[in-house]
Amino acid sequence: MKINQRHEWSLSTEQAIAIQEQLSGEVITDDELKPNIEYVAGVDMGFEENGAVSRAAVAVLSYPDLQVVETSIAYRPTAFPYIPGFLSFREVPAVLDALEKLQITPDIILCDGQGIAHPRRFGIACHLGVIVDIPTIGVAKSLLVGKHQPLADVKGSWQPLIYKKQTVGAVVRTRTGVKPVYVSPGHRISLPTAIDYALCCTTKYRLPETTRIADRIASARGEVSIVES
DNA sequence: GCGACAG
DNA sequence: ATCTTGTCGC
Repeated sequence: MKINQRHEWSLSTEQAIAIQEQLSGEVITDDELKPNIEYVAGVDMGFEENGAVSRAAVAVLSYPDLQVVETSIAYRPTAFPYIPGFLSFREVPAVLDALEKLQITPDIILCDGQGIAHPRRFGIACHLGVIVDIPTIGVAKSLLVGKHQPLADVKGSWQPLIYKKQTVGAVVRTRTGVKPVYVSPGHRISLPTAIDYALCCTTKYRLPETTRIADRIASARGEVSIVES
């Protein structure tokens, strides 16, 4: 797919904040999805050479049957450190490289990290979504900001995630008895719909299949194929 | 000033 | 994220 860059990536944190504040004004948290969703994608990031090289893997699955239809991997020098609140500046460049290689344009992208559940309402899912102009959902494994009420242990239960008196996402139990995930709108999607897709893309494990498949193909890079068991 | 802090 | 085996528990 074709990607239109919106800004430079070699930035100071001050410049990064300015970009977050500017682009956050473009985030849409209403449903602006295609009438019928055919493809959902997941991204996985990894680092090599002691963090000097970033690796992004994308998996595109059919929806709702969740079968892998395309994958891609991209590598590039890591140009930004990991700083809570600025994850997108470290990971998005390589993700864009991987997305650019795709033949299929995903209808929704599930990201590893927060959407609007962010100090400036502009987590990695928002940043990626605004740049590629595709609906995105943030599905994080841990909390960045916000508080919530106790969550029931049953799969499918959720509680709103509140930050500064506002609902910025939800804590969602994707598997009974397992640690919950944090779901928030990235771009062009509402919270209820984001929760819905996050759950529909999650079958047997805590994380969405999209993310898990991307992780699987990334780890299998350059290795001799092994018979599954 | 003192903690908290996605991956 | 990454370094890493076996082990505790449902």
